[in-house]
Amino acid sequence: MKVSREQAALNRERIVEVAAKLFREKGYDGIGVADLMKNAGLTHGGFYGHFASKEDLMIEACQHALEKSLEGWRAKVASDPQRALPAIIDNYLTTRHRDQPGGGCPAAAMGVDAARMSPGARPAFTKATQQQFSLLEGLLPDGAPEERRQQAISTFAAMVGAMVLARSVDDEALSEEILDAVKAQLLQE
Amino acid sequence: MKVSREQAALNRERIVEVAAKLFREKGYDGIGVADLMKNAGLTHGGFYGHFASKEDLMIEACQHALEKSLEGWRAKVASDPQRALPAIIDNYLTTRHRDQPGGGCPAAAMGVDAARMSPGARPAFTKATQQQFSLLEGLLPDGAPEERRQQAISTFAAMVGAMVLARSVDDEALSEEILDAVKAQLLQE
DNA sequence: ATTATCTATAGATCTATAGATAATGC
DNA sequence: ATTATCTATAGATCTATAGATAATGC
Repeated sequence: MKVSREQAALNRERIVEVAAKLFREKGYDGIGVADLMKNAGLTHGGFYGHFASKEDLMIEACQHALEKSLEGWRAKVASDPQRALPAIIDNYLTTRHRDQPGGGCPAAAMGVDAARMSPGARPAFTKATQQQFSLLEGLLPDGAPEERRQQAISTFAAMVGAMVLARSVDDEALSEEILDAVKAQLLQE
Repeated sequence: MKVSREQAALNRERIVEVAAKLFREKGYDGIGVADLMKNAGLTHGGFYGHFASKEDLMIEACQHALEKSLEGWRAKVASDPQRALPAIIDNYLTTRHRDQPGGGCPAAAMGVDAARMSPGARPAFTKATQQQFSLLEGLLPDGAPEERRQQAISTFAAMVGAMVLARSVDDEALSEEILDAVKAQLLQE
């Protein structure tokens, strides 16, 4: 049942991708190693040839998800720098994003989990958060550097908080109102 | 080993209080029924005389935490309506709050957990979130009702997001910068 | 007599490991 | 020969329940 070295590397990547999705959807404690491996098309026991522990996988899954998220933002900046800020905000504060946490913002979906766990996953959040602030700062039109930095941080905080709140309530109208209100507020600034 | 009817009611309350604290600190899946009961000074088996299931306790714990949180805000409004808004913001965006999730904002600490679970806990979040928005709206000085509503929602979203981000990063300076930036932004508006 | 709590345990699930298997890669 | 994966299982933990115990409250 052995596979090629190349295939094994692909399998490892698939485990990370599956974990990045399912940890965001169900939380670190909400999905077990056996289920993760089944979702990757592999058996439970094979996991420990790729990772030392479930927590190690969490660290890699966070890095992967944060990296992908940043890449999406960078692509918007590359394609149209002038419209990147509204595009990022507009794209983030949608019901589509709200209903697909598995492919969405890692901070909104896994930030609380990462904060609760042993410290392993937090350096990745630190680095990615710094990069997200820097990127947003660069997109803000005017103001002194400190002002733009403050605004970049506040903008991202409002986005993350809106997503957490929109997911926590049971009322579709209220949930959409939250997304729309924060979107309108951030776009008018 | 039986206790009085009155004491039994107190024991039930203590279980809810302990759960409201530990679910916020460790997440729904991060603490078991046995440990919750031990923290309440009771044994594991006694739990099911008070609650039908762990999930039922989660619902009550969310209601309790959300109610307490709102009470704190209302107390600030009652004591000094003019200064209540800055007092709430100032009190929320602190390292003290960040480092004590067990007694802090339920949305920032349990919102993601409640969203992931079966729907039971979400009505409580819906109701409490509506009340929090209304309260903040009433504290905003000027503007048309729709503007104040939008600003109330954006303010609370920024607070929740700042707390989630501040807890997820590993760098004390960055964490404090997040809290301070959002605080400054919200207080200057 | 009722009932709040306790002890003990069933049954499920979870992380991690040991040893077998079989295909790769030297 | 090496090694990626599989089968099987150990040991821990988790939710929930059954039955015993003993103090309350009629």
